[in-house]
Amino acid sequence: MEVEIASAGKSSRKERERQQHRQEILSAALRLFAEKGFHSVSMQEIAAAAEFATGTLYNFFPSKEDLFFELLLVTAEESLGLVLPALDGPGDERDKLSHFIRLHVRIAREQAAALRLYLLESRGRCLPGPRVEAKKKEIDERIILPLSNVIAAGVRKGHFNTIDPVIAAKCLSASLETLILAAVDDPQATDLNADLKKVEAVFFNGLVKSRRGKA
Amino acid sequence: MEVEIASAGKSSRKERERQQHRQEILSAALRLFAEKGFHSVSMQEIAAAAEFATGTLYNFFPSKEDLFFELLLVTAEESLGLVLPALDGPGDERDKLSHFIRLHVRIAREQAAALRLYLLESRGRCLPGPRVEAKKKEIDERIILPLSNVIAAGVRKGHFNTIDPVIAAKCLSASLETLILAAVDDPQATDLNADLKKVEAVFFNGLVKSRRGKA
DNA sequence: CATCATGGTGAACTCTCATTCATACTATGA
DNA sequence: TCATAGTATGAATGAGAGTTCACCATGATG
Repeated sequence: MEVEIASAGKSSRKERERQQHRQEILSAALRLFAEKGFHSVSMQEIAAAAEFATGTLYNFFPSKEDLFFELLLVTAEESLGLVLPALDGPGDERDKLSHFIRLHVRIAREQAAALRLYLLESRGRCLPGPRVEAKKKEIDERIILPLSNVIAAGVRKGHFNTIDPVIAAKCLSASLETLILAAVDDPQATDLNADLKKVEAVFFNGLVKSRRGKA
Repeated sequence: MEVEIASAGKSSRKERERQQHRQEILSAALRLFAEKGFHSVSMQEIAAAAEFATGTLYNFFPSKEDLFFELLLVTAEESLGLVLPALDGPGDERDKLSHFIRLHVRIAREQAAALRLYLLESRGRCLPGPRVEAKKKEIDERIILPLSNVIAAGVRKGHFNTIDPVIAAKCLSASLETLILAAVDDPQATDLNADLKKVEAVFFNGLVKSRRGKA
């Protein structure tokens, strides 16, 4: 009964079409959630946007929360995959941070919707279940940890001042998130490229003019 | 018919009691909103917590959104009133910033609920109407503007490096918000006092060890 | 003491959704 | 061509929650 033409993938057209439909639903949902937030989007709305019937969504996702969670998973991997490699890249710690910071321009351009999905309802009980909340924490960690490791390495090697790497990482990350979100919300009014260079200046050199004495 | 005993205040016990009831409602609502977020709290729940009937809330506030908005107004003034004076205080720009940063410990202690109300659903369409959104923007401005003014003054006087004051203000503010929220969410696990000093170090001295040459 | 007004009450109303399910469709295979 | 399995359908369901309103309690007024 099952002929299994291409035994590599478990599927043929049936399966491919199904995945295609799944993608269309995810894509419509992403657009809407990013635009209006979890609570302000109904399953009916998503179904209409994806050009399916309401019930069809439940052939792919057990619940609205599961749909949202799936989006979170997918987009998080995509975004993390884009910025994290910078921290493993070549160059010294300063270069890595610089590269990391500037990569955010690309994220803002290529993954605007995903960013809004993640940042909009970032911190909050305004979200679905504890599962989503836990995932957010995990994603946060996946940024803060390598970031603070790079900073710690810089401190160890004497390139950086002896500051707390974790705090510095959190500050940098929070700053980037805020500026990125503003840029994504209003791309016309912002020159993110320029802004990120300024962020670099703030974090690298600090505010206070170093009295260039000895020590 | 109206005797107006104390013509100074327009009221006597009647009015005072009414204000008292209003306060009790606001107080219960603040606690719940801060705990669970706007969408996850029902008017019934607020009423029960305040020990009133559901309908009574509507004798004080036209709608759930109005109730929330009122809370936002009140708590924002309170919080801003606590930190903003630091930026007008005595001392040079460095002192002002330092004072400003450290004041956040008090905010976290004294206005934990208000902070969660403001920060939890901070950025997002997870919120009620556009009115609330606009108010948030305004509150943000009320922090960023004076903060960037102080930084600009520091730059002008040559105490600070020549960085973009607005960007620096946004970075500092975002960093403080993030750390504060974490501290409010889990007071036991955090020594906010210590953390804020580290933030100060990061922002004042920067990451990169200044090659202490001439120039 | 009777009347009245003010504020409180909470059941009921309505509307919005997430979710379900009986039905219709369609490609597949015999 | 016919039977079937896997999807898609979308009206119906039921729970939840914001809001209303007819009614009650209490204290002030004359």
